Amino acid sequence: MTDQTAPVSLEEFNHRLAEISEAMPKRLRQCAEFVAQNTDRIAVSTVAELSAGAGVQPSAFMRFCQLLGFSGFSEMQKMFRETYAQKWPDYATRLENLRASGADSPSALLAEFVEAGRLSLENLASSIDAGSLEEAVDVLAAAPMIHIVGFRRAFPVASYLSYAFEKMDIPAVLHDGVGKLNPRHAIRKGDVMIAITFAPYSQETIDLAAYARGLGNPVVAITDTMTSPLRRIDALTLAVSEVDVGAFRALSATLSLAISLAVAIGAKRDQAAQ
Amino acid sequence: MTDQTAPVSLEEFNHRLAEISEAMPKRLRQCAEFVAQNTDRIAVSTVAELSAGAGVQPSAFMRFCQLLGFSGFSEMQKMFRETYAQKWPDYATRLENLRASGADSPSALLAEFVEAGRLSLENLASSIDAGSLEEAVDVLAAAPMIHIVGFRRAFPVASYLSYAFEKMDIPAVLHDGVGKLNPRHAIRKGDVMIAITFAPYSQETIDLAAYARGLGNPVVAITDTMTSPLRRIDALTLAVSEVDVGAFRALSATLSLAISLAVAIGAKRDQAAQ
DNA sequence: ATAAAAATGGAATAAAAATTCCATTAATCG
DNA sequence: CGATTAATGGAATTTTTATTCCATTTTTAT
Repeated sequence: MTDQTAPVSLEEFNHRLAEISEAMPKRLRQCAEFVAQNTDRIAVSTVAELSAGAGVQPSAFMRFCQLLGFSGFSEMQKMFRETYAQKWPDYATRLENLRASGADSPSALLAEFVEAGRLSLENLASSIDAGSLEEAVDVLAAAPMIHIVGFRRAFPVASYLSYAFEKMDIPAVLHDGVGKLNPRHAIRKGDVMIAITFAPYSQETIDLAAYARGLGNPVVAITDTMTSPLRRIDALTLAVSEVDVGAFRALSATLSLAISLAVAIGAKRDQAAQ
Repeated sequence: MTDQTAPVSLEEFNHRLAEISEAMPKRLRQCAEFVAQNTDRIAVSTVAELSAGAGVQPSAFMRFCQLLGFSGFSEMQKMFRETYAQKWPDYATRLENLRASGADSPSALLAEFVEAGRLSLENLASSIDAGSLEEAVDVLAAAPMIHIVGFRRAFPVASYLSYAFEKMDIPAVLHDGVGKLNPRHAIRKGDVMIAITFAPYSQETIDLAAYARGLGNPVVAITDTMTSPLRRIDALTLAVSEVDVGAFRALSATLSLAISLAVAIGAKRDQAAQ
């Protein structure tokens, strides 16, 4: 009973809904109305719940789904789950597909990274906890000195923060590991540290953060998940999850978070200085 | 088997996860990691899908749910489905919410940067010339040695490229200006340079690029407009325009271009090696 | 090195959900 | 108004999904 015109996107779905709900029997119209007003619940509800919400029998709801062109409720829900949650076939396999079809041209790759970046940014917007962010800004704005630590993949982020702080005349040190000097001597009581690390977490960063924490200094952590080892030392954690492309991960979301943090700190300090 | 400490909100959940994932056996840790990075999929996936994603058996995933304090997966999923509604109003409204929390609050700022980043990425995808990109990849893939130059705001990009090349075993030097040594001596005939600079263009970068060009070496330029001074020395120019927030500019698009370039070079070299 | 405990994988079972079917009711048309 | 068609409700069935159980492996402690 699968209709070949089954909608494959939210736009198509809405269009289809508007199109056919003109001439619909009572119960099916109830379904249409309810669905139009609760589109976001389709992905996470059962037929029983939705039909109850619309005030109809499950079987009526089934007929409604079929009228829209789906084979049944499951197929319809699948569409919603796919468009709400981000694309399931993960990037690793997509990349393989691209590669297999000979389309691993640089521009195809760029498109992948652009898409991953966009998804990461969306994610960031919805996952960052406004409270933690504000807390981090407060702590850092009050710091006599900010220590920035981040190696390997986190180093670009660290250096960017360092650049931003310099531009805003905010006292900050970038611990870049040059000369293998012991960076602990530079850290004074009361200073604040920004520690940046991603899996596989770099031991130097963790050690240095733990040392600072041991002095009683606050540590703001920019890291990838809530299970990061920086969590253990009671750092103020800002978690960013980047969508990856194959084995590679860009830094769009992380850098956006970093620059926001820096600018917010700058603004706060200016405010306090007046 | 319901534990009375079952988390009832995302915050509690994350907290709990961080708390107990310290001491967890291998498989359960895999679950924790996967869940931490894919929180948004829980509401719309089955145990089978999630456990497959984490690379464990469904039964292991069940035990994981119970360890977190839920009676089973269903209960855990229920929590996520309930908080789903608030978490997934569309992107536009999420941004609204961030902005709403005060004009110059950190989260409002973050929203600005996220939006700017997305626009920049869109821009990049449509403005980059596939031909130039491919040409740059070809030249760089054939290089015996890649010199990476970028200071100030371009330095994070340079260091990221350096990191990516190292990961892929591609010979590259990052000219970071440490010790103010004269970097010219490291540049040999036939080497290729990636020069990164944005207005106000840094003289050191331009000089070094000009020097390399003088030796007859190819130079790939990542810069902000087509009128950049690197154009004058006949560099292969990849132009990126970032949307800025006030006086600040993030690097989302530039870094995405950089990582794409690096991965494409890596792929090309692998291909050539076979 | 050995015993005990913990963790794991996979199949078996239970529960829940989707889907179909059909008797009944309402609407339409001659 | 009666006959025909469409719509509906609810129970029965099928399919999918969650959960448990236990034999096997791995880890830990002695």
